[in-house]
Amino acid sequence: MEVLPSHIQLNVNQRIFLKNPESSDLGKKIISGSIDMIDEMGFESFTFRKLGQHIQSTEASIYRYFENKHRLLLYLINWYWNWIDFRLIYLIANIEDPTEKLRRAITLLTQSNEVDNNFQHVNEIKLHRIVIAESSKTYLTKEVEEENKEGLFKSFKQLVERVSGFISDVNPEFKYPHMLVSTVIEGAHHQRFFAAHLPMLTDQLHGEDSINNFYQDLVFKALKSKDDE
Amino acid sequence: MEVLPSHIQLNVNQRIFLKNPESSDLGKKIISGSIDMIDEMGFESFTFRKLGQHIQSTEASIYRYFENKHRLLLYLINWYWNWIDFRLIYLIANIEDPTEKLRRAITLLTQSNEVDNNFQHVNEIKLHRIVIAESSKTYLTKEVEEENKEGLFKSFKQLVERVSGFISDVNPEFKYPHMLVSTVIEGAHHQRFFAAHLPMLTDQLHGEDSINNFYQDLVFKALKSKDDE
DNA sequence: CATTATTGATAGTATTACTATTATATTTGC
DNA sequence: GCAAATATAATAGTAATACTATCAATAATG
Repeated sequence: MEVLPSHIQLNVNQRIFLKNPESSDLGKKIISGSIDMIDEMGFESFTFRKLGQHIQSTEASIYRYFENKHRLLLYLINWYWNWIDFRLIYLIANIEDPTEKLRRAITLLTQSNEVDNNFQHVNEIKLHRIVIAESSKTYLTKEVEEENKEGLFKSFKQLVERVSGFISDVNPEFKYPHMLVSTVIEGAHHQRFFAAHLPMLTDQLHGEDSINNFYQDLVFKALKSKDDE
Repeated sequence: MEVLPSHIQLNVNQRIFLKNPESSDLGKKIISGSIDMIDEMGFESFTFRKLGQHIQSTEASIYRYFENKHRLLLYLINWYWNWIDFRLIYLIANIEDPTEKLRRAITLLTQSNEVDNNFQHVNEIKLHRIVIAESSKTYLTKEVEEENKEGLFKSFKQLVERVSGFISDVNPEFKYPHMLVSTVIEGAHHQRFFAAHLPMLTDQLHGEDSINNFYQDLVFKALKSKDDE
């Protein structure tokens, strides 16, 4: 995919941050530094104190941007989904056939390692690994319902909604479009993680992108109505 | 399902704990107390200090059983998968038809709320909710590979292996049995969580167990070979 | 140039995640 | 029935985490 025009900015829900990290140098360093560190040490070991040292700033300064590290992670994940949604729109522009739209969406959502488009201060390869390993932790909490009311999962929901629409275009009879989409997205992430760290929980065949093949097949078979058989 | 004979004990890999919690009253209180508390407050807020207060013991005493709360969670999750595996064996005993075996397995793995069989000191309903909300956190860590070498994910792997076997019996040509099984198990958990807390990410139809129906359908369509169509 | 906003430096608090020590039960072996 | 071993409780202590508060220095803006 081509580089995003530099005048476009991906806007994340204002309520995630205290002060927009896009609005200052320090803010951008917080984003790029946290991506480096979370990817390297994992979200549990990551702290604002360590981030402060890494970007030559202080804990207190970072707290002026984000209430806590959970909100920072939410910011990164929302940014990622906005970015994917943007790319999806681009990918299906001018395509009429709903099946082809859906096929492309699945490829985007299950892809292995995206190239780093060097989009500003965000390293996409690292961010993608973070999404795989850490994104479930944003919602698997006791605060999920309140945070949902605050709109902190909006980007993901919007993407799921869009792809669910393609599914309904392909087969309007299919009863579970959202379930299918969220199964594919989260499933593909887990399978990527398994492939890297717990390979006996998945199947990697030589010379193919098994995860993409598996989910393409799964979705289109699921959408076949009985009459087609 | 009938109550498990009381002489049967589900044994969890020895390396998870420092001292077997099944071996003493305190140990059993640690298990039942932690299930209550993790279900109620979530794993992040749960601490050994709080657990000590809850079961009228001390932090230091609990540390003699488990190195840390992560290991305790691993214990609970492994116990759960051993229990499910045991029930699966029971469910398919004397059944010949591989399709029926698989159908039953999927029902077991995607079921909503199991009845509490009052198995000793373990509240299964609460444990099931814990598995749904917390089990991914056992492996989404930087230590996953070392812990895997220690055998800390053995129970889950064993279950996935068993059900993958049923899949291969139904369709020996199918290339991704492990991927399909782990997608179904983890997917069903996430869908249960979504249904409870983020309903726009799933589809719940009135008067049916949509999650079970969805995954039954998904699996059997995925396993249909082209010749059957 | 004065005001305001932003950052850095420093310090402080409550809680967490442990480890260590000692006294007191409790169990078990003989 | 008693000594020895073991398990638990009570207490204390440490380093790190997750913040909050204060104030001075610097930069941006009107």
